[in-house]
Amino acid sequence: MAESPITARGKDFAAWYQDVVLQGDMAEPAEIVKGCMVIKANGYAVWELLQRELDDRFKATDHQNVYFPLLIPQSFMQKEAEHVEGFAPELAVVTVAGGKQLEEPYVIRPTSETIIGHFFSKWIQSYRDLPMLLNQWANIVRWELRTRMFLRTTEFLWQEGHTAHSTHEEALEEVLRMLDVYADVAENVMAMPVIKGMKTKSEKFAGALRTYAIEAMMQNGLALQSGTSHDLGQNFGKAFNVQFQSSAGQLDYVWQTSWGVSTRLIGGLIMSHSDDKGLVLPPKLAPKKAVLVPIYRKDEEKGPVLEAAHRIAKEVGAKVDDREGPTPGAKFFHWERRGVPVVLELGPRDLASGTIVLKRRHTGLKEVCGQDALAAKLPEVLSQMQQDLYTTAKERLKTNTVLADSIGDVEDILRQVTAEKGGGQFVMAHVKDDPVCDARMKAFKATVRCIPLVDEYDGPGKCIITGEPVDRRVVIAKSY
RNA sequence: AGCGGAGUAGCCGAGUGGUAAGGCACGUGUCUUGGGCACACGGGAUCGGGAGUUCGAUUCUCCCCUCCGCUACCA
Repeated sequence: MAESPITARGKDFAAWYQDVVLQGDMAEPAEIVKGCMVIKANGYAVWELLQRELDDRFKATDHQNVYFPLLIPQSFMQKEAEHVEGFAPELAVVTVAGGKQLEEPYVIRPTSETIIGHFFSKWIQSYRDLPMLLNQWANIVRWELRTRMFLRTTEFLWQEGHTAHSTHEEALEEVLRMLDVYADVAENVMAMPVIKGMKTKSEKFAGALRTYAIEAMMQNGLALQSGTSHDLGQNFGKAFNVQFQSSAGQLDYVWQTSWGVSTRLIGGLIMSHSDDKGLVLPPKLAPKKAVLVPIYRKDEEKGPVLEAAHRIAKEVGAKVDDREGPTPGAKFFHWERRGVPVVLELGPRDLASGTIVLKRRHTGLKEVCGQDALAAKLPEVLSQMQQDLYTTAKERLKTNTVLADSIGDVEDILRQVTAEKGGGQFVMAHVKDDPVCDARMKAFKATVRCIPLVDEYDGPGKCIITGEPVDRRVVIAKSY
C-alpha cells in the first residue's frame, strides 16, 4: 500500500492536500477563485453520488425537498438575538440593487433558519401540521477570512434540513436520527469513521440549545467536523412566532431542528483516503468504478484487443480508455490520479491466455484473472476495497487516539505529535462542558471536538481543569 | 482584518534600466505502446493594475489589487 501522507508528507500535509485537489495543472476536482470554489467534473460527480446517498435516506425518513430564496431580508436575520450575533461577522449583505441603494438590505443566506422560521409561522397552525420535515439542497455564503478548498470556502454547497415538532422529545429524536444518518453515510458510503457527539456550549450553533456533530480524523490526525444536527428548542419558534394549537386546544411554540452537511465532506473524503499518487475514492463514491486500458503494439493486434476490450468492459460495466494519443502508461497514470478504484489492463498476452490484469487503486497490487471470472470478481473486489478503506481509516483513528489524565499531558501529547508529524491526535480526557475549559484548550490550539454520545472508555471522572465530576471523557484535538 | 512573504505564458520558474532563459503542458510529424515514450519542428507573455522617475521601466519609487504563511473565524 502506498505510504500514508501522515508519515510520507509530515508537515507538508496541507501542500499534499492542495496537490491532490488541484492535481497540478490538471485541476481535477476543483479550483478556487477569490475564496469561492469551482468544482470540476470529477469533484462534482463525487458530490452527486454523495447527494443521492443522503437524499435517499432523507426521503426514507419522510423528509420533503423544498427551496427557499438565496436573499434574505436583513430584518429576518435579526429576529433571533444569538443567531444574529453569531453570524454577523461572516455575512455578505446586498445593499445596492438596480443601481439604487436598497431601503432594506438583503443578506445572502449563511443558513436558512430565519427565512424558514418565517414560513413555518405561516404554514403551521395546528398540531395536525406537525411534524413538518423539510430539506433543501442549496448554496450558501459565509465570509470566511481564510479559505481552503472544500473545507472552508466563501460559497459552498450543502443540504440543510429544517423540521418543526410539537414536543421537545420528538425534536430531539429527529436530531439524533439525522445524526445517525450522517454517521451511516460517512462510515458506510465514504468509508470515513466518525465519532458522534455533542458540541460544548461554547461551540454550539448560534441560536441552538444544543449542537450534535460527527467528527472524523484525517490522515494527519487533525479533526474535521463533518456534519451537524441542531436542537433549536423553541428559540426560533418564539423569534418567528411559530405557534400551533395542540389537540387539547392550547397554543404552544414549535420545537425545531436543523441539520446539515456540505461539500466539506469531499475534503474529508480526500484527506481520509488519498495518497501521494492522487485521489483514492471508495468504490461507492467513484464516478467510474473501473477503467479498461487496452494495450497493443502492432496494427494487427489493435483490432482484436479493442474488440475484446469493449466486449469485456460492457460485460462488467467498465469504461474503455480507447484514446488514440496517450500511451498505456500515460493512461494508467491518468486514472490512478483520479482515484478510479480498479484499472484493468488487456493486451495481446491476455488475449492469448484468456486473462486480464486487474489493478487495485488503494494497494497498487496487480492480479491476473480469467476474463470469464471478471464479471463475478469485480463487484467482490470493489466491495472488499470499500471495506479495506474503512478498516484502514478506523485503525488509524484507533491508534491515534490516546488517553490523558491531566491538562499538562493533553498539551504535551498534542505538542509532541504536532512537532513530529505536523498533525495531531485525538486525546480523550475528562473535561467539563464549561467555557473556562474551552478557553484553556485554546492556549494550545486545540478544542473539545465533542462529548461522545457513547462512552467507549472508563466512565465518570474528575475534570482535569476544574476538578468537578464529569460523566465521561471528551475528544480533544486540533482541527481544520 | 493584523504581521510577514510573493505576483513573469495554461502551470512551474530564471533574469535584466534597452520588451525575457529553461522545464511541464499544448500543436504538427516520425517513432512508440504491459507504468508518465523518445526525437524533430512549432504556436503562445500588453512581465498583476495604475501613477511617478527616466531618452527608455518587467526591473527603481508610490498607491491599489490578488495570492501564500502565521494569528483569527468556521460546515
